[in-house]
Amino acid sequence: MALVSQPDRPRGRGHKLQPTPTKLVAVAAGIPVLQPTRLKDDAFADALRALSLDLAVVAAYGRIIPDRVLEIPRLGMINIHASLLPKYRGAAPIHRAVINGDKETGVTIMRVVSELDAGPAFAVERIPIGPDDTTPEVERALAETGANLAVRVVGQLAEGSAVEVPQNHAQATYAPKLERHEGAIDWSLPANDIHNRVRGLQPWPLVSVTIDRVRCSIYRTSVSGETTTAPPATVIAASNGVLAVAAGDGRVVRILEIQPEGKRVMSARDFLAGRRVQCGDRLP
RNA sequence: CGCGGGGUGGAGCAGUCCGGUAGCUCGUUGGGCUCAUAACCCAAAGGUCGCAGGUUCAAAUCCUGCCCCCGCAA
Repeated sequence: MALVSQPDRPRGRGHKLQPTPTKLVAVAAGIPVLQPTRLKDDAFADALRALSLDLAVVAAYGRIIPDRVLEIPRLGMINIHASLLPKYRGAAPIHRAVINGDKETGVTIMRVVSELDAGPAFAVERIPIGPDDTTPEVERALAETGANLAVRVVGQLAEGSAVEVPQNHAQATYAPKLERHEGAIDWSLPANDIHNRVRGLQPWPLVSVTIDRVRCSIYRTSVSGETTTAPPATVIAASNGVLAVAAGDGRVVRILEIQPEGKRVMSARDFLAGRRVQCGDRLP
């Protein structure tokens, strides 16, 4: 047995070299760790072959695995993908599901093939997405069910009872990686879309907005039934702990948790205590 | 030695450049008003200004070192 992990990279404040989270677990468990810089290297392929692998399990590795590596384990490779395939193939399935306001998502255990996330499925499990759930919250739930499901499939593969069901490629959709610019707020969108973006674009890039000349990231919002005739981006409420802004469909987005640049995440009440924001202000 | 922001009563902030009375918006407590209130009015309590040195008649403010928090970048 061995763990293949991304190389350690400098990260965090101060640019210190940090081990990957999986490596920490593996080292603590006494499992050997491989951290190839390039999966195409012969040295890496040789090292894998030397392990005489029966099976490889891929989880959030974040790189295309070359065919010649795929072929090495006797039973191939299986992947834990955080969507109901063939929906949301690609890098950001959970984020896209939340941003789109989906009511449910799930995890699929499938075979790794050369085409991205297109391999036949062994098992699927659905989980609901609550109306206010954020991506990290959904991800936590999926990680747990995904791990359990993967273990079950590994068992089935071991005893030869696993069943592969091909995906319906005609219904495939893609969930591209998030980009920074997606965090720019657009108050002309319907309130629910803004709310879904706030939930979905976490923990990065986060929906950002400039209030009282300070750039802020928004962490939590709510959309109530209230409506307004004020134009989008107008501050509707800025007192008693309520910070509310008009959206594009005449409904109102309440900002519940917000983080000014260089500060920590705080409640709307705390934020309003030290800022000059008033009803009627127009946000940029 | 990657770049930058921040630490000031319980919370969020101003004040720091240019040294000289501890300020603002809230919260808390007490009182008042009201049929009533999370609303309004009055009052009070509450602060080693992150820590340690230094300069000075005098330091939140200037100098030096350190600790902690946050963002970017990766």
